[in-house]
Amino acid sequence: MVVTRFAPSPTGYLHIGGLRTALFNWLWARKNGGKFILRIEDTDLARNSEEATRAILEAFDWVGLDYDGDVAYQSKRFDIYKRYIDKLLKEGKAYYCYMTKEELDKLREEQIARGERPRYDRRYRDFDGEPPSGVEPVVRIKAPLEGNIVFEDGIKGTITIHADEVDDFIIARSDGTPTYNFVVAVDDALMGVTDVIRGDDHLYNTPKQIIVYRALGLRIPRFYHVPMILNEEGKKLSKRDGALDVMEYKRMGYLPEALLNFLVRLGWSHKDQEIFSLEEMKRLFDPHDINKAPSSYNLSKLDWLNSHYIKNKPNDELLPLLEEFGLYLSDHDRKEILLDALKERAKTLKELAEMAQGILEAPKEYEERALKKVTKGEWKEILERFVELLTAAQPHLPVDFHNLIEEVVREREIGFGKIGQPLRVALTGKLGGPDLADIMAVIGKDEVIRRVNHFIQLFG
RNA sequence: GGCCCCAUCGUCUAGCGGUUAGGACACCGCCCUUUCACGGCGGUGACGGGGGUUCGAGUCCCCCUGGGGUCGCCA
Repeated sequence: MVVTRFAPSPTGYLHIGGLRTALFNWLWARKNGGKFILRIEDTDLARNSEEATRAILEAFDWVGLDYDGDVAYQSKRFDIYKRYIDKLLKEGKAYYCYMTKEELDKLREEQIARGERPRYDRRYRDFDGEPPSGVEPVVRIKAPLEGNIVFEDGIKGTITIHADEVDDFIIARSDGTPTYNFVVAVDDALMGVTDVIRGDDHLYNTPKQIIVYRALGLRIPRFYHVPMILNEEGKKLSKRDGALDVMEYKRMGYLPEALLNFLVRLGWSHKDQEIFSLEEMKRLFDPHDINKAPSSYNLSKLDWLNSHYIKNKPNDELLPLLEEFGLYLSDHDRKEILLDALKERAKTLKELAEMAQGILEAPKEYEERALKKVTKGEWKEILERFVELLTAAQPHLPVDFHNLIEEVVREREIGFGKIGQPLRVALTGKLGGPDLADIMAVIGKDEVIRRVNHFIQLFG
């Protein structure tokens, strides 16, 4: 049985790196028919916010990741942690430290001034005198004084940390609340977590957690430390980089399957394959195949993936998604033609909605470059003849409109472009876009006539 | 700065001692085409540097350089 977990702290929105970590854990659990736990790390009462938790859940919901059981909140498990802390205290594996924050800060300053690494000096480790009054003590765990802490990382291999790199870290604050490295170990053990896949910024936490596991006699899980995602300049991701919030991608018109596909390929690969459905990921993913080097993201690949998934999405699934971008097409009897023509061209849903709007609505303005190119030669007579033919006809399908254009082309012995370009600008105000016949079939005969006549009136 | 981790095209990556170093995105051509896209075809482009080991190193070892992480009563 494989049990994985995603354990964010509720300090803000779910960002892209967090989602990748969640995805890796989710995939590994699902692949093995195991369990995936969502646990909110909110032991620091001063910092957590319910809103942040909601944001994480919302993002999970959007991309379609689920979790087993209820969301676990560490803030509701304080009594459990308390029992384990008392146990360590009683067994002499942890101790009260009466050093104040001020004293600690001073010590650190002095150490830094002396060019030493700042660390607690273990002054209360074997203290048995009279504790100073008026100081609420913290609880510190006794870390080994010598030797190495060695563990096997599923991605990076054997990691060795010298004991003197790990000091007697705090497991309970002076207000009695437990701290991160302690509760993580306790919860992972209690919840039966077998595989911990997390960012490698946690690498140095692992020896600390191993100390807790050992002190408590708990089973140590397997660790996989995933290299960080860097920004496009190869630097560490920061809020200045813009869209880090997962939900921001939704607002920009990205499909969750594209985002997930993009993320899974950041650090993980399977031969030369680029496109992975969720099912394929589930079948093929293995944390051992994760790259050891950090990776930078480049959004143009996300664009490519997104356009791929848009192209392959059935129209009836696109419809409700497009409504979020103000495009209501459900009742439009030519929606299939419109969507088929547009999904080939759009990188995002937002773009698709805008392009549709640009066809459905008569142009408010005409691109200058387009006008210049098109209002030349016989354009006016050509368009007038087209309107004449159109008025007398009863076109419905794209092919009907196409035939009408062809008739003008034959009659006047001109190239298709001679009528196509002016017509296109008259209809949309632009030089580029979907097939003219499709556009006309979508807006219908009357609207075509209206737009062309208006165009002739304006510039003729 | 100490400690830990890492290093193949601009980017994501394949490679697991013998390859013309492969794929994808982006970019540039050509084709398709009424246009813009899509699509097809082709192209530019990488093993950071130096030492070893070996008949033979992108692949193994060491050093350098560069990058990242971490050093909280945050997680």
